[in-house]
Amino acid sequence: MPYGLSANDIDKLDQSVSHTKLLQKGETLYRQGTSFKSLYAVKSGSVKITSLNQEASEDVIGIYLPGEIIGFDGIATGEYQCTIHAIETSNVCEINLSEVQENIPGVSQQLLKHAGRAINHGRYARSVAKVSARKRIISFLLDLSDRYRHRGYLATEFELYLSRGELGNLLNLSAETISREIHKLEREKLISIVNKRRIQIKQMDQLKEILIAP
Amino acid sequence: MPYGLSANDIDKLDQSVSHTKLLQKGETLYRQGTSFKSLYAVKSGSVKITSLNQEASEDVIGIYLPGEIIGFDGIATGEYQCTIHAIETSNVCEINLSEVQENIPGVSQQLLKHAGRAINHGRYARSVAKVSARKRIISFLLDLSDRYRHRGYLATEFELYLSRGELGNLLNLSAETISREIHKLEREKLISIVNKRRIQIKQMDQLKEILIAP
DNA sequence: CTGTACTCTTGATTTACATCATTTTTTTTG
DNA sequence: CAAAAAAAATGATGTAAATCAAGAGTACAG
Repeated sequence: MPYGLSANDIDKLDQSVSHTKLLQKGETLYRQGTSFKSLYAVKSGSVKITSLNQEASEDVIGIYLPGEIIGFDGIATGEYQCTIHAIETSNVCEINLSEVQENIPGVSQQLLKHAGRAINHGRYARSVAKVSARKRIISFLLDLSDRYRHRGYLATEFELYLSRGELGNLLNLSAETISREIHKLEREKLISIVNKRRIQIKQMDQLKEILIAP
Repeated sequence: MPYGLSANDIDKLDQSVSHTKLLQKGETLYRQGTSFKSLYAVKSGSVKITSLNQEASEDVIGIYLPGEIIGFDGIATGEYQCTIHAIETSNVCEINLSEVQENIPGVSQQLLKHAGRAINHGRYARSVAKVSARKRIISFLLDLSDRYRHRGYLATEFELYLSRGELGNLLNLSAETISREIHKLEREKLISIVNKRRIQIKQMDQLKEILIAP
């Protein structure tokens, strides 16, 4: 749980590199897609964090309370991945990361970036929970493929390493459903399976289309 | 998605404050509950990240590939919240955070801690997706209550700010299910509702018990 | 105020997936 | 290489929550 900074911590931030902003109910702190500028600590009030899903409707990600820090969603890519609205009159305290970063060695900048990525991936994992079993499995496979590709590995064939049961646990589905859906994908010639645990992506584009289709 | 460090980045880490560890398939890098020691970058192979849920069975959180960094789960509390197993022979590169931290000003240490918390909260949010509508709602209410309490606010009465629809979106439930379940909790005198959007927790202990019950 | 539009509630029906039950296949091991 | 154990496949059945539908309360705009 994202608990808080102590009042003391916030004071320290205040002294260092920040200033305060007043938000009226309904006002926006930052919007998804705009370029990353700062982290913010909520000083008073509450804000709502939302994200446009690909059907272009808003998913509610959560609400943040005083002492909690928002903005990590923008660190990894340099663009905010979410939108922040005040749901009551609120004060936020700006943490200008670029100023902070001047005093941070490169390694820990990288770490913060990674933390930001992990946070975004968590949001993604949650959004996957909203869709059908079929889409969840495809999502998982394409996510893996993408990560392999990004590292210079083969994106179209890879080891699963997980049993049907573990995969089900990961995707909140039963082992039976995983088995059935994977076989269905194979019958449809969208993927093929080698030795139960090895996946070949046969129709990457079609798989992607299934994900964006209603 | 938790993408990777570039090979270059890993080299930099190597030079600074790290050394490499070889893990055979099935070996454990760290266990849930043990005290935080380092972050690790996966250099080769793949590892599985799992977490014991309160029924004491293992939830699979995900797998990590080369270039990705693990261990953020231990930063916030000082205790790892997950367990890492190698699922094939793997090399990991230790990032001794305490050494890195000597060069980091206090503010950014705090930020990293917050990032760690956000990551853990994401895991928690995902685990909530596995339980019944009733438990999901109770979980949400108790999480909010806890966060208010932690900040010195009243833990037993607070504003929801979200509509039934938004709450449903947040918890992956329909607005109708939210309405029904909240009313049921009120009829059972576990909570009471003021003006639709304001919650009073009446039976904190009983609510907690419902969460741990099968 | 008074019409218009959300939000919430409540009931009836449907459905996607879980669960249960077997069988088949694969892996492990003595 | 058998025997035992674990994992996977597959069919039958059950169910929690979604969806559909309709009415009641509440907000708010002209």
